[in-house]
Amino acid sequence: MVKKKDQSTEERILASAKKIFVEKGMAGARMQDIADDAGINKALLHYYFRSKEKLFEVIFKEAAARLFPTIVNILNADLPLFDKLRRFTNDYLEIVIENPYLPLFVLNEINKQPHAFSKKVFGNNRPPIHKLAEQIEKEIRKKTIRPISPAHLVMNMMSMCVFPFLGKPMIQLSMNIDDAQFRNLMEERKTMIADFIIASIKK
Amino acid sequence: MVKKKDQSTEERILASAKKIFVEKGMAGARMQDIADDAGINKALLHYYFRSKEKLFEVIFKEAAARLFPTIVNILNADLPLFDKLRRFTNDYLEIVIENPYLPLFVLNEINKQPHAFSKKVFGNNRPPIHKLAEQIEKEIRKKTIRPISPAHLVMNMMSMCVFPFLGKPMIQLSMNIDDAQFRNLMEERKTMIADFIIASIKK
DNA sequence: ATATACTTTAACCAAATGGTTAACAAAAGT
DNA sequence: ACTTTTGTTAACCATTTGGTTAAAGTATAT
Repeated sequence: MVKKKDQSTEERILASAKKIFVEKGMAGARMQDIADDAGINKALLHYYFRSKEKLFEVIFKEAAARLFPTIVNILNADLPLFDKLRRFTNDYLEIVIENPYLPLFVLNEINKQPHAFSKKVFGNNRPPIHKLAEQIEKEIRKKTIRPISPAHLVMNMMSMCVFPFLGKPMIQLSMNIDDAQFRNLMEERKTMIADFIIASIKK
Repeated sequence: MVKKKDQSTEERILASAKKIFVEKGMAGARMQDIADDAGINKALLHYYFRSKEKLFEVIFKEAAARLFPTIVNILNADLPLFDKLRRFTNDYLEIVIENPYLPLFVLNEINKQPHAFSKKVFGNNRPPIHKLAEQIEKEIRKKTIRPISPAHLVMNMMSMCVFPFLGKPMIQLSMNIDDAQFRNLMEERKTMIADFIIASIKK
C-alpha cells in the first residue's frame, strides 16, 4: 500500500486492518498481511495493539458502531409509522451504500462468536424493535393498515435493506452488472423499499 | 462425536467436515477438529480427501448444490406469475429451514473466493432470473400488476427468503426467541412472503 | 547537551497446522 | 495359503503464524 504521509501510523494500521479483516475474516486474516498493507513491521502491530484479538475487536466494534446505532435511533424516533419506514430504509441504505462490505463482515463474525460479541456490540440493551412493533399493532387496530405480524413486517424491511449487500457478488454475477450499476440499484432502493412495503400494508 | 457404526468412514468424515466448515468457515476450520469430530486419525482425512482444500470443495459444492438447483427449476417453470412466487418462496424456505446454516456459509465463501467458486457452482449458466423478469414485465404491460422494476422485485423476494437465516443469531437475540420459535416464524414465512409481495404489486 | 520517553526494526521463538511416511491391520482376490 | 489392495495409525516434518526481545532511532523535555 502507498504510504500516506498525513496518516499517523496508528491510522494506517487501522485502515489496513479493516481492509484485511473485512476481506478475509478474523480467522483468515494474517498479521503479516496487515503489516505489509500498512507498510510497517509486524512488531509494530503488537506495539500499537497488543494482540490480533485486540486489534480485531477495535475493527469489529467500529464496524458494528457504524451499523447499529442509527437503526436504534430511528426505531426509537417519534414518527408516524409510514414516515418511520421511509426514514429507516433511506438512512440505513445510505450508511450501507458507503460501507457495502460491513454487513457480511459483522453478520459473519457474530455468527462465529455469538455470545462473546453480541453483547459487546449493544451491551445489555437489545435493538428496540418492540417499539416499532407496538406502533404497527396500533395502526392495525386503527385499521389504517391491514393485519400483519409485526415481527414479519420488521423482518421484511430489514431483509430488503440488508440482503442485497450480503449477496452482492452473487447478485452482480446473476444480473451481470458492475459496481456502479449495483450502487445505482441500491440508490433506487432508498425509496423503493418503503414504497413496496407501504403498498403492501396500506388499507 | 459418537461413532455411528452404520456410517462408513467417508460418510462420517463428510458429516464432520460439513459441521466444522459451516461452523468456522474454510479458514477457521482445523483438520484436527474434523478428525476428532469424526473419531479418526488426522492422516485418514488426507487418505480420503487429499487436502483441506479438496475436502472443503466437496462440502461447499454439496452445500451449493442444495441451495441453487431448486431455484433454477422454479424460475424456469411454466407457471403464472403469482403461482411462481408462491411456489418459489414455499419451496425455497422448505430447503433452507432444513439447512439454516447453509446460506451464510455459501454466501460467505463466495465472497471470499468470488471468481474461483462462483463459476464452480453454476458453471457458465447463471441463474435464469431474466425469465422471471420478463414474466413480470409482461404482467405490467397487461396491467395486472403495478409497474415495478423486475430487478427490485426479484431482489425483494430473495431478500425476504434468505436474510432471516443469515441474520438468525441477531434476530434471535433481538426478538429473544429460541430455535423452535425461530423455526415457527420461518414456517409462517412460507406463505407470508408471497402474500406480502402480491398484496404490494396486485392491481 | 543529555536524559527520557516514544517509535520502529530485525531477529528470534514456541505453538499450531497442513501434510507426509512408514508400518501395521483387515479385506479381498487368486 | 498367500499376495495384493484398502483402511488406519502414530510419529514425524516443514511451514506458517502470533507473539517477543533487545537494540537502535527519533523526538521531547530539561
